[in-house]
Amino acid sequence: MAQSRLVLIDGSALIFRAFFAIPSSFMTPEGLHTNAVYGFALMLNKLLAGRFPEHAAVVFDTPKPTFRAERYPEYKADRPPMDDTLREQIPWIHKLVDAHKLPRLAVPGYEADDIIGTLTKQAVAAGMEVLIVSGDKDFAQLIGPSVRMLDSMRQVTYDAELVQKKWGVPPEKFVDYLALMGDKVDNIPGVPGIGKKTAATLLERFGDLQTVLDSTEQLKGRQKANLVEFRAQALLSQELATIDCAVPLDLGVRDLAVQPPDMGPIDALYTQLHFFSLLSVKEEQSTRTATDIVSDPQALQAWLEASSGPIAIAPANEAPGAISGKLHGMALASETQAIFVPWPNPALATWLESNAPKVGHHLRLACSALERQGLLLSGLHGDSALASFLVDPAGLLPHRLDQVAKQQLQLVLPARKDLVGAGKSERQLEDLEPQDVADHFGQRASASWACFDALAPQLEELDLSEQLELDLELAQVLGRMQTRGICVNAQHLEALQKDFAKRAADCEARIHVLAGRPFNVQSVKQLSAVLFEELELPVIKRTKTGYSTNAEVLTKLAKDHEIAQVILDYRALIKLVNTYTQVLRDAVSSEGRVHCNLQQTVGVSGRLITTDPDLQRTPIRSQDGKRIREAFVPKAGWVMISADWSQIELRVLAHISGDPLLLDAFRTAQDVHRRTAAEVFDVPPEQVTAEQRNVGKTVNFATIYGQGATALGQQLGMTRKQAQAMIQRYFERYEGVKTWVETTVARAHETGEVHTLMGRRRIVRELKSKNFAERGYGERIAANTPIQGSAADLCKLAMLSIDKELKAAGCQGRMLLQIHDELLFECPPEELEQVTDIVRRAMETPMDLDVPLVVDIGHGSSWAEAH
DNA sequence: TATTACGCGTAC
DNA sequence: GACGTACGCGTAATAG
Repeated sequence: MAQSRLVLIDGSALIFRAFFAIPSSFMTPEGLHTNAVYGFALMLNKLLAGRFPEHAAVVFDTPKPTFRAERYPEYKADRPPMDDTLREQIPWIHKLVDAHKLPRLAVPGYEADDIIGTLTKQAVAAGMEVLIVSGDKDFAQLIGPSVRMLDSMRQVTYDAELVQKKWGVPPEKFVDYLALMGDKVDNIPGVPGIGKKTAATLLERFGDLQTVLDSTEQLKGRQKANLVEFRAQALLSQELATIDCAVPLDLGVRDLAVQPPDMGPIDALYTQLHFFSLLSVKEEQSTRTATDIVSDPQALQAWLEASSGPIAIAPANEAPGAISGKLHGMALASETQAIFVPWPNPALATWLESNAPKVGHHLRLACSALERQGLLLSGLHGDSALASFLVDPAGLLPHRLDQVAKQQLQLVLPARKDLVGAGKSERQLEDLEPQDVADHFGQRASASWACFDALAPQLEELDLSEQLELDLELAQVLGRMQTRGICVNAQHLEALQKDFAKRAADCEARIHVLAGRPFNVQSVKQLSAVLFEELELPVIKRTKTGYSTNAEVLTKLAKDHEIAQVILDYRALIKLVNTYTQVLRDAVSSEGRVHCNLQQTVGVSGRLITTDPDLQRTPIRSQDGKRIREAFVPKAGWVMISADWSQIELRVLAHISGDPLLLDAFRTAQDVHRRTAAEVFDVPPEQVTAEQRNVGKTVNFATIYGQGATALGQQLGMTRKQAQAMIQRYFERYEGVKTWVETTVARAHETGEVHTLMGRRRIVRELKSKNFAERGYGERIAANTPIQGSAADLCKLAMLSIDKELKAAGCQGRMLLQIHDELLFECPPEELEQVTDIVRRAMETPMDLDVPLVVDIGHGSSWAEAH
């Protein structure tokens, strides 16, 4: 049985902090300032999120002078009078507290501190646990084994240990500490010449104030003289700093029991104050159903046997997708009923590994979580996320369960943050009421079941059931890859970070010199002020909100002023530190590996997407950036293998367009960029210069992306006209490509959708737009998606086949990552040849195509070496 | 204070 | 507006 908890809120302190933290521009249309009330409401909500305190009170000062002021007129005399815009808000804050049904206390002649002290003392005597909410360090004197203080603004909770660490004295000496050093804020005089250091040292040496004052003969100089001279002042200070724990109160701690909140009056007040973002009911909430908690394996067994049809699962992870996330339990749902099974449970484990059909939302994550428990999830039957994605990938990104449930079932599902809270008030699952957790995940499991039930016929109708099978198999593979992670050399990352950070700092210093003043170079706003107003450099491009300072602009400015190049260098380095070395170091798990998410329902063309961290964006183009790939290493003693397709998208284009020239280029193993250059410049391939080949490469990519003449011209540094001519020649030569693009776009206009080689579809809503630009975008999507999406299909097929074959061959070697056209592996050195063969075969022939697929495979002791 | 929008840069 | 698919960082603006 947990101790009963009392939360004492220092209302007056919170009001002031809220008032200064929120801009005074916060106002109702009627002209009432609301910044303090709003900030107060935010803090109150944060405090009351999660486990509700059994007892609580909000304590305020009163305007009446306190006994301290009578004793010492200068006490708090330096405080300026309260701002009128704050004064007018105080009644509203009182109303807010009342609406929360929290006891509101104030005693004339005493400060909030004294009331809090008195209640704390009573509560401790009654065996309660106390949390004082305030930012005032004076409360340190009350802290003890069952008393802590929460600085709600800084989100720090002080216990005795932290008090000692922060101020160098334990709580019981804190009053004496204040008495010696004084306190500017409260105008407590203390002893002149004694600051925090000396005060702490003296108390450490002598124990308490009285002993210090009685031992002055052991001291010397100014210190001794001051302590003798200001002895009385020290004792007065001690008195002023002591919180009075004997305030006469007409109620006791037992009267502070908190009643469950009633959102009605609170929402009414919020509406009055125009705090619409804080309203509890913004949409109609679904009715909440109770989910039984089933721990007994036999009861679970019985439930499973009694249920017919597939069962939906919803793992209750501490951090979904993250490797560190503990598995708390799992909700199971049949068509009619949900239960929650705390983890671990042997009957559940057996069932999960059986072929009994299972449904879920992102089963990949369930696979990953269970893989971490040493289990292989089997019987993957349906996935509401994958199904929703297949039906309309671009319609509902990123296909979260709440979105799918709303669309398919018109059901409003609570978000995870409704369960655990958000931001700093976020709670761990194990700190919540088990029934709340069970209900939440039970609801998710039920919703996933019902969503899949609704989506399955749509898949059938669209002939996508086979594709779902494939994506489910892939979910299993991806889940295992996520759990596996990639080994990272943290020392190397640290060394790189030091190097980059040092060089970035050098650049920054140089920039400040060249600018003539220091400023934040990472701030585009400040930077453009320096460049275009102070240094008066020419404005090359504008953004929606001001001047552009991007790399393209800076590169042009580099001929005018040295600063531009240094900024480019600085940007490159700070990017590496902020986005890569720092993030990767933080992401390394206890086993020394990074585990990203491999998302299946985010890339609308069907590409896989990595997040947290986003390893697909690991740098490679710059020399410095490439060094980050040196930090990705194989398991100790193993070797890393990288396999990437050469020109997969252009090969796909050749296949689906059937263009004879492009097909010929690949069938006869030509350099396709050179070939394109030869075509557009009308020269024999062997006479193509390096520059011309580069143009050919750009033109090839421009085709894939549907680039227009303006952009192509800009990229190639030629006029729009020249670029237009280039495009025209390209389409004259690659006539099959031209025809394919035209028919694909035309058909897309008719049907509103496009397809990949494997039959996945993408609805292109932009094609129906009345807006010219938007429609143009739709047409580029229509041409690009079959290319990009089919390449993604091929990669998925290869991944599945590699996974199967590695398993069949009994290899230890394993797949680590997919980067669209590259696959990364690690294996023991003796398996190198075998794994390489399997990978090559699978990637060269994922499907029967009219073009050969060429795969480059390398290996080494890091990703950098292998690629 | 907490959340969102923007500009920018990274990958294929 | 003019190049397809993405993620994520830091700054600045906004909320009421």
